[in-house]
Amino acid sequence: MISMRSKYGLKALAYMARTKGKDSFLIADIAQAEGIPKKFLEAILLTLKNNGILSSRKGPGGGYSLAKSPAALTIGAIVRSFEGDLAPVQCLSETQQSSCPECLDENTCGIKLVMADVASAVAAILDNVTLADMLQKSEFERQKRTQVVDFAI
Amino acid sequence: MISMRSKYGLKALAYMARTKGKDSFLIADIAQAEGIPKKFLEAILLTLKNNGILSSRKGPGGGYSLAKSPAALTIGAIVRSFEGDLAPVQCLSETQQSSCPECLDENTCGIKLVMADVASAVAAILDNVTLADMLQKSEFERQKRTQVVDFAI
DNA sequence: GTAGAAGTCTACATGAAATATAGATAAAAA
DNA sequence: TTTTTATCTATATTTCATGTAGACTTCTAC
Repeated sequence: MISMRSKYGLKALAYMARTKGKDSFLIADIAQAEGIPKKFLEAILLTLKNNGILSSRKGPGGGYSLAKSPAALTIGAIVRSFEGDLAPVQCLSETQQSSCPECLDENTCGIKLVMADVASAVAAILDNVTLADMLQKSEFERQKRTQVVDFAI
Repeated sequence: MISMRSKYGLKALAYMARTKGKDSFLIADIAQAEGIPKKFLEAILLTLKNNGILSSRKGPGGGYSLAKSPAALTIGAIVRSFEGDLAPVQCLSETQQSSCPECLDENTCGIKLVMADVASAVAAILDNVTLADMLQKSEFERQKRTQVVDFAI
């Protein structure tokens, strides 16, 4: 299960990417629009900034902006900002060279061998889907549903 | 990240499957062999029994046995016993019809659409790898490493 | 039929992590 | 220099994973 942080982060970014005609956003506005606790969102946006996904300006007229275009932001990079890793077990961490504390022989650990396949499958998906792709999927789904309703009426 | 429960469960099952010439195992022996806290392992094996993966007999000469052959036990079924689900978000649960508490419009939620792909990729792997496969991967790796050492000497 | 071996159940302890909240501080613009 | 906005530090709360203790039940062998 991914954390609320990741979900809130994705929601905030999706909101920013989808709102045309604005490039700077106030924490309070995003929080309100997406139903995210404001103080919690503060910390989340800060994390995204520290990971190079958002940029910010203080003072009047300031706020947060996307550091790159939605088509250049992968879901993998966003989720990693919060989860630290996509690895299903510690010994497969992408960022630290660490082994699972309980493992007796990491070299031949069957769990690790199986989970390595899972890890690369997950990474292959999340690193090849961008924020723009996610919005497009969502929009496509919305269109499909509106049409169904139209026909029904 | 998968839980310690899942890892300990997999380790215990792997131990039972790999130990030839025995079909009934004492909790204490498994705990000792795999370095798992005994009382914790009790609860874990009980979960596996309740999920039809192990069977047990009480009394002298009793113990736990695999309910099916290792080739008939998928890693997916084992992990699900502990995690309840393989879903990366609540709204994709395989077992409950539930939505994510924070979701404003689940029908067009981009996160859900992307994570659905992740969920099926993970399930495709774990439901097609058996306990026997896992042992075989492990053994193959062990052989490979022993050979390397032999050559080095 | 009873003694002891083994699994089963209930309850709780503990610690860490996720999820927030409060309030002070710093920077920028007008 | 006042207002607006992000940023930082600290802390509260809750939940969950991990693990322990001890009583209880069931079974087998003798």
